[in-house]
Amino acid sequence: MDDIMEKFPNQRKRQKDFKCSIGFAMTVIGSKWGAIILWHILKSPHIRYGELKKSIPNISHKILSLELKRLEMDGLIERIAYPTIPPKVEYNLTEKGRSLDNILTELCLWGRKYMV
Amino acid sequence: MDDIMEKFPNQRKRQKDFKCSIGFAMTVIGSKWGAIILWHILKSPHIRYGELKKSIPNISHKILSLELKRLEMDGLIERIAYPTIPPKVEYNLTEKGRSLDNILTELCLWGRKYMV
DNA sequence: CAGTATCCTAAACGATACTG
DNA sequence: CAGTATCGTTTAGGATACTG
Repeated sequence: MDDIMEKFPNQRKRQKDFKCSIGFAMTVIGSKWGAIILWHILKSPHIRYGELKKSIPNISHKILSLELKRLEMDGLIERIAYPTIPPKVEYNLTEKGRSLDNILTELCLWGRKYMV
Repeated sequence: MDDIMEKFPNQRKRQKDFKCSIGFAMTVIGSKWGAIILWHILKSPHIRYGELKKSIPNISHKILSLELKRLEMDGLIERIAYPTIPPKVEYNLTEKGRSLDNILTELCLWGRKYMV
């Protein structure tokens, strides 16, 4: 398997280049779907892949997979796979991921306030 | 002049499409440079274009201009132009922009904590 | 069910030159 | 000084088919 990080070349570069800590933070949660995915896992611990997909309208299969893998590599979520047939996979936030709770909540409130 | 929003086609689509308020919020501050620019203006009110450019390493001329224009259209910053020669332009956060203070500060702290 | 692999588009980003 | 305009590159994102 290719290294997942090769799928996000700029994201990696950005993490190295940014002296600014805000810039760094945005490389982690600032993708189109990143924050939304984290939010859903935060609100529904042990959520399964399929439910996650259903709860996020319009996200594509590929992007959800890639982002989940990236978020796992970034240490924000953990993936629990049960070796059953058919497979069952759950996602949870790690400590590092949960530390974004406040920020995500405020982002949500801010968005709700100013969304047209 | 072209409509500035044509330069950010997806950004606009995203604002309309997203039911999710976090998704909406990210379209506003989730670009590569958006949050950083807001942060610098927040920390240095009345900052001039040139100083802003100098204080953000690696940002290109074009992107800084475009983002400033977009942020102005989004109602987050205000632009004050003095009709002198040579011209002098200052940027400030609006009320709406300042309402992001907490989020930006927390993003900064989070990034500093977890940046390698 | 929970993914990969492949192919593709569009959008963000950037270097550089020019302007009032 | 503070921008535009024009060009080009890179990258994120997506449709679809296939797999253990």
